[in-house]
Amino acid sequence: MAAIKHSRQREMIKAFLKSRKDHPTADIVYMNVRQQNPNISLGTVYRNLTLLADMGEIRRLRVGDGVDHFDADTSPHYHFVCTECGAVIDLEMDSIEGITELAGAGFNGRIAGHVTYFYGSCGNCAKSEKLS
Amino acid sequence: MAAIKHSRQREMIKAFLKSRKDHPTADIVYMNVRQQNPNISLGTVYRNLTLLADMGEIRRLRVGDGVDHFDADTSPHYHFVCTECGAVIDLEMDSIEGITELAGAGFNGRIAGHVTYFYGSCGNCAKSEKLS
DNA sequence: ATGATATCAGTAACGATTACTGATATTGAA
DNA sequence: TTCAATATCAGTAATCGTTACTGATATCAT
Repeated sequence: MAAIKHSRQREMIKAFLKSRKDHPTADIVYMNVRQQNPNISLGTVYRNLTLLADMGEIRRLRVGDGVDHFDADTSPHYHFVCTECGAVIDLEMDSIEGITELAGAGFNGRIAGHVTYFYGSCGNCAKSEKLS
Repeated sequence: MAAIKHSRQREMIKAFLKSRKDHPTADIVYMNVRQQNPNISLGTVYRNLTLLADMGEIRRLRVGDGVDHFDADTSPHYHFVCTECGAVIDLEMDSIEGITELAGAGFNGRIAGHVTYFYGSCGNCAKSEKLS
């Protein structure tokens, strides 16, 4: 049961996310989608982001800054978080899937996967540091 | 300035954390420390956990469950999070520091470190699954 | 001892997120 | 094309973890 019905709002949210590579938060999605549909509710944005994430159509990123970020790119890849400006940036790097096996070696449970994010200063912020 | 003064409350919190290996949350610290000092305030627990973390005496773990966990073991090690019961468990595994270098290869910022946690079913929960 | 001030207990405020409400939109079937 | 069933909506209230404020208390160098 609980068949999923089509909704304009959900399509707008998904389309917006696909147009962005900077992993927006729910609030940023809300502010942007509202320019097309000024009546949309913040609750609707949250509900649909959760729904899309549960369906596997988008990814929810918890990078430790207290706010959830969302990514329309569900392919396996890693993220960098700038501790100065808060930017969340895609990393192009070889797979490190092997670490899951490493972790499972001496562990008596079942390891399903891992979450990794890298932090430091992004290109822009690192440049500003040098100048000062 | 802002010299740090000794406080019984902070000592109690640190001592409690050191007695535990299960990475308690602020609320659990509060409930336990309150058995020794029923007058202690939740705000005091939060303030001192943050203070201790800032001083590097404990580690703050953000494992993605919406609640901060704290660890008195500041040595480098990794954590497993059970997606069923929420337990946070130490992992004994070889260092994977190398992944920071991997990530920095094609990146134009400065990578300072990484955060990784593994998730799945812990020993107890995995056992229950088989039975059912 | 005592003055300066870091810390406290208690409580109010905060921000992100979730839950509730009656109204609206979508859908499969008549 | 209607229609009934119900998923979704907009709007708003409530929740939850955490932080900030307050006047009182504890610590510590002098």
